[in-house]
Amino acid sequence: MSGKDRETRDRLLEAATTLFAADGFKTVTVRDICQAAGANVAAVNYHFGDKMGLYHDVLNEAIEKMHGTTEAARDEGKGKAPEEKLEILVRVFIDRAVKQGSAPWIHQLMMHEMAEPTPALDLVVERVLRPRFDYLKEIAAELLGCDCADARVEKAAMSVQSQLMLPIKNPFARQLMPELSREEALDGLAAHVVRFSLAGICAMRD
Amino acid sequence: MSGKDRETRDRLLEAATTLFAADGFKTVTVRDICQAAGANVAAVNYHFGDKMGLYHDVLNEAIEKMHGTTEAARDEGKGKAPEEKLEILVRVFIDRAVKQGSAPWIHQLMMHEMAEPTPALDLVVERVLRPRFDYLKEIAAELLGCDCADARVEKAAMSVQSQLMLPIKNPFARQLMPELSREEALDGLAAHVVRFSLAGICAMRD
Amino acid sequence: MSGKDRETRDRLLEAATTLFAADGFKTVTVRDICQAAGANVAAVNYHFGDKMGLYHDVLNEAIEKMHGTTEAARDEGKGKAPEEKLEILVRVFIDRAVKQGSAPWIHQLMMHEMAEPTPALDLVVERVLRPRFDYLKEIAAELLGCDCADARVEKAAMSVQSQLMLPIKNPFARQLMPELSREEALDGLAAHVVRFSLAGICAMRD
Amino acid sequence: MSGKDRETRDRLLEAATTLFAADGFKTVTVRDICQAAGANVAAVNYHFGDKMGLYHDVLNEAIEKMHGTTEAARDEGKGKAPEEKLEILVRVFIDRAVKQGSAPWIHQLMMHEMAEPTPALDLVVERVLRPRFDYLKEIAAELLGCDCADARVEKAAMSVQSQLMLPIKNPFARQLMPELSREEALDGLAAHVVRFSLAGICAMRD
DNA sequence: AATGAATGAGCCTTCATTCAT
DNA sequence: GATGAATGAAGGCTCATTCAT
Repeated sequence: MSGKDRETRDRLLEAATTLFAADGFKTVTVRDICQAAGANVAAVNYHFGDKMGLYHDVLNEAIEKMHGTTEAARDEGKGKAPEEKLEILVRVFIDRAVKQGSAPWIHQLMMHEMAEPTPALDLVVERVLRPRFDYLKEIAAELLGCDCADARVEKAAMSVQSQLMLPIKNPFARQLMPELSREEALDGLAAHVVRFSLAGICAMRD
Repeated sequence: MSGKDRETRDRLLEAATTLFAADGFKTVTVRDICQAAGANVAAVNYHFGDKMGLYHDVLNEAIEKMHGTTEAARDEGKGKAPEEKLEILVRVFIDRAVKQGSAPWIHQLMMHEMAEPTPALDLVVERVLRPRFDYLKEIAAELLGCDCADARVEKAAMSVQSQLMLPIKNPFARQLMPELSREEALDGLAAHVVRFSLAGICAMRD
Repeated sequence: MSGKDRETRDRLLEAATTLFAADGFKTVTVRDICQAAGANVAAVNYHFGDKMGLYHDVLNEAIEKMHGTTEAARDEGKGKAPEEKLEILVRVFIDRAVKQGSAPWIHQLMMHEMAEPTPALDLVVERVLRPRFDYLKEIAAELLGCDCADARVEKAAMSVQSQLMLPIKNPFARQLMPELSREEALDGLAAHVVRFSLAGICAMRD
Repeated sequence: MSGKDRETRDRLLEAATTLFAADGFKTVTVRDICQAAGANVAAVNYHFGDKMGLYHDVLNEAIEKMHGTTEAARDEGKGKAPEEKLEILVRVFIDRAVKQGSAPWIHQLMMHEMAEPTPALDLVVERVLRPRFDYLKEIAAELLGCDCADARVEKAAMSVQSQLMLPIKNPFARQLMPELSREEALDGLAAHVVRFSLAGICAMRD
């Protein structure tokens, strides 16, 4: 009974994730998703209410994964020096959210939300981006030896966040920096972002 | 006659620019554009062949403006120290492509292209992003005292480019960093990116 | 087992009656009914074959009740003067088919059949309306002192029938004659119809 | 330019009128209408916004015709005895709204509204039914020699109204009173309703 | 040259119904 | 016997585009 259901529902979820990540909410049609999942046109309505309901579920799954990411980085870095904390955060993020075999589509979903926000935008910001951004601010404050409310902290966090979000898995990057976009270059990229950012933040001290 | 014709064409181009920048190619309808331009439903097809033709023209106009931007920064920086060159490039970019009263929609158009590429993507990359990226690489090479082919150069350019593209005029930034998203904060943001990036690049020397 | 089975069947019948009466065959969905009855989506098809089968059963129940109504009035009026017969028929009809606590939905079902006939229309006419109409014709013939085949008889019956069907429990009446649509006004309405009709029929004598 | 438009628009209006009158708003599909009008599926949306917009226009046309009906009867009866006024109203109504070659569909549309009200119900009541009902009340008050606010007036008006609405052009009537439903019987029916109702109202005097 | 009407493909959704268990 | 999942036909509507003038 629920066995077959789970399967269809999951197949829909999986197909939708791939397609939404690739082309965005508006571009992907319910028919595309159902065909990719080997299900009937009405299956989306049955299992998720409507297209937006399916999108919500896809997004929520991504959100859960990403939320865990920040928590994991925070745990692993606990008690360590801020330099190490930053290194850990960047590495965990790259490992979980960018590398193949993990969930690179999360990233793509967020890029779509950024360009063409849906009503689900708030969810993404509050549950994924804000926690990570807050943690980045904590690290930056520690590095700068100042309060989180200091104006420099937000700028520092922004600079790191930018390097994590933009250059990865998007058509611009692939075309502009084919070397850096190779899967094998990811670890090197992470190391660079850490070193670059640490130096950048230190320069904000005076 | 051709006078009024040109007027209509221009109004269409203007309306399309605003709308495409705000909501992306797919979301905006031909009817929206024609209505905003006070033109007939068939006007787009008449003047531009089809919707994509209009989009191409809009993009081309943006591209010309942005292309000039990099050239202007290059000219202004000619013969100066690489630190100054970077400062000039960032400032010119912010002034021309982000600040209100200039052409902030260029930036938004590119964000849309990044999330949901159209066949016009190549144009944007080759004529706008690549020149700027190449110039960034030249500056970085100069700062690092190495050849442009050095692996570090591309990473350095990427880090700067990221900070220029992501944190500005998008809903994520507006929600995550309301302070930095204020129009008045742009100059401070530019200064920060320059200082942060210079320190980051210098740290790559050893 | 068959005990619970019957219960479900009855709940479906009851829910369907209410909903069909309120909104008509086409408007009500199988899901609405099943939900209202706390039953499975497939329950209607299981118990009644299809939606129309359920409607048929609902209608049949209504028909049985209405058929009894005319019979009861006929019995009660047996041997009495035609004026009394008419008074009894009207009163019994109002009591059984219109007043709250009885079965006002029968009336509503018929109004729906009249506006948007289903294949079940014949059933309603032959088993409910025709008997009552025939009895009305008998009474009218008696009052007119003529044969049932007399052309006047049908017109007289029609005039009474109209006053029984139209002014009750429909949105037009509720909006046009709010006073007369109140539950408490029903007895007064019945008395009026009787007096008005008797006078009307008598006037047809010459 | 507007010549062909008018034609298509009018064809749609005509087809929709026929179909809505026959089967009701919900049953009729936009595709049915467009096919009957020899137009494209999108034509309804283009000319009327949506299905409900088309229905509104159909109803409005019916309403205009019916509104004029009451006014015409009122004019023709001006200064005459109430008995004559009633006779005129009934005759004009039958001529304009029931007889073939006039607009029998108006009647059918109203029956549908009664059974399954749409948001357009108010329009029908206020612009068509209420004026006629009010005029009927005036006539009844005159006949009874009392004020319009008298409780008897509303009942009298209801009895007449019922006989005008129910027995005509509906499947019940056709099946129950085939004789009276014949086109040739309409004048006789009108005469009967007048005589029957006058007697009925007079009987309410004491 | 330029328009407003008309087109038809395609989208999301809903529905009564059937299927597998 | 009874259920919840799955189906596919169809519905209203939107859109970029084309046509007739």
